[in-house]
Amino acid sequence: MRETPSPGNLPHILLEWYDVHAREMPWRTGPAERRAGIRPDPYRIWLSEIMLQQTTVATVRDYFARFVARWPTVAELAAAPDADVMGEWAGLGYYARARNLLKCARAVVAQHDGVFPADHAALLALPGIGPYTAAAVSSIAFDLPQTVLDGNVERVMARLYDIHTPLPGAKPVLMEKAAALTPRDRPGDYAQAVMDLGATICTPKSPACGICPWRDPCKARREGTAPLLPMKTPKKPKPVRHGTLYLAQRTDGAWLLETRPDKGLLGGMLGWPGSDWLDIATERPAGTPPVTACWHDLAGEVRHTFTHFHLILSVRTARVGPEVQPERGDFVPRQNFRPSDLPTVMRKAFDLSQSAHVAGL
DNA sequence: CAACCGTGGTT
DNA sequence: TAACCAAGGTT
Repeated sequence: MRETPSPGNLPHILLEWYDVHAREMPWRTGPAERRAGIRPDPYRIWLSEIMLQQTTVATVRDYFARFVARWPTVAELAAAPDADVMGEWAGLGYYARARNLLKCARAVVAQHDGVFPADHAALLALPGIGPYTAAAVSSIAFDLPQTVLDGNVERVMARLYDIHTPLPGAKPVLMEKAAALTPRDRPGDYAQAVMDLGATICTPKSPACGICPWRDPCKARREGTAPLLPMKTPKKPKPVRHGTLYLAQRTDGAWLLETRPDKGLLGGMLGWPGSDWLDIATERPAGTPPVTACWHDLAGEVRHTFTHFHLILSVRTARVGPEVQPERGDFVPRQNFRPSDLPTVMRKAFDLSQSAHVAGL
């Protein structure tokens, strides 16, 4: 008769559940394969974990397939031109991940002879690898007993122990609970099992407590508080910003684009030149056109929401002759321009211009 | 340490 | 429709 569950055989119970219910993923070595002696490729585990940061498995699948097809090893990725990697990452978001992905690949080649380190501290020292990813690679790829603490594990621990302290303040306590459960046996499978549990059973809303392998020891289920946990500190409202983009096409079909600075929003990505994006709605920021031309306002607007603000953009288009010298950006020949290389907000602007063009405007 | 940093799916 | 959410990291 105890109020809160003790570690006991909880990990074992979860591993038995995982043996039956493990989700299929292209980068994953399932429990049966592991038992057969098959080990995961650390490069693939690392790549998938970077992509999975704040991103769903369903979204990552196609990007992962394209990356490993194009760059099968860390050495090949390290040798890739920056623009190729940023273009392949376009649409996935959080573009600092792509810049750090390249930095990390090159560091693994330069500092570790092209072989990923297994040690948590060594992984943590690499660009783009934080506490979670270091633990994930160390445990999943190398089967070392490291504790992963992601959003899933936070939720599962908050419920299992009925912890009402709001995030992110509760992180140290949740880490303590998660670490106490991490087993020496099969730590790699266990790490994936807790996250699978959070993703499929112990979900944020309407958790399927009735079929949960930890339903008996779960304190929040006993208390009826599971759907309310974990508590979170309220988020700030998002302001609305406004701006203007300039889409210029040369008569030979080339498009005027610029590579954005490495720092800040959409850093390192291709985009249309434009104004600053400001919090004023009365007079839309127009900035300065990147090239002298007869600019036309497109009907409609681009709406997009980033992590911390909403954005409404006006779009202006122009056709320019072959002799013009732009003040900003460079002309990208038609055959080198792929809309899929653009981050989503820039692709929306392109789509708007094309639909207007087709409509004969 | 709080702010910054994308996007698409779900409710 | 708006808020919430996802295998977080960096500054």
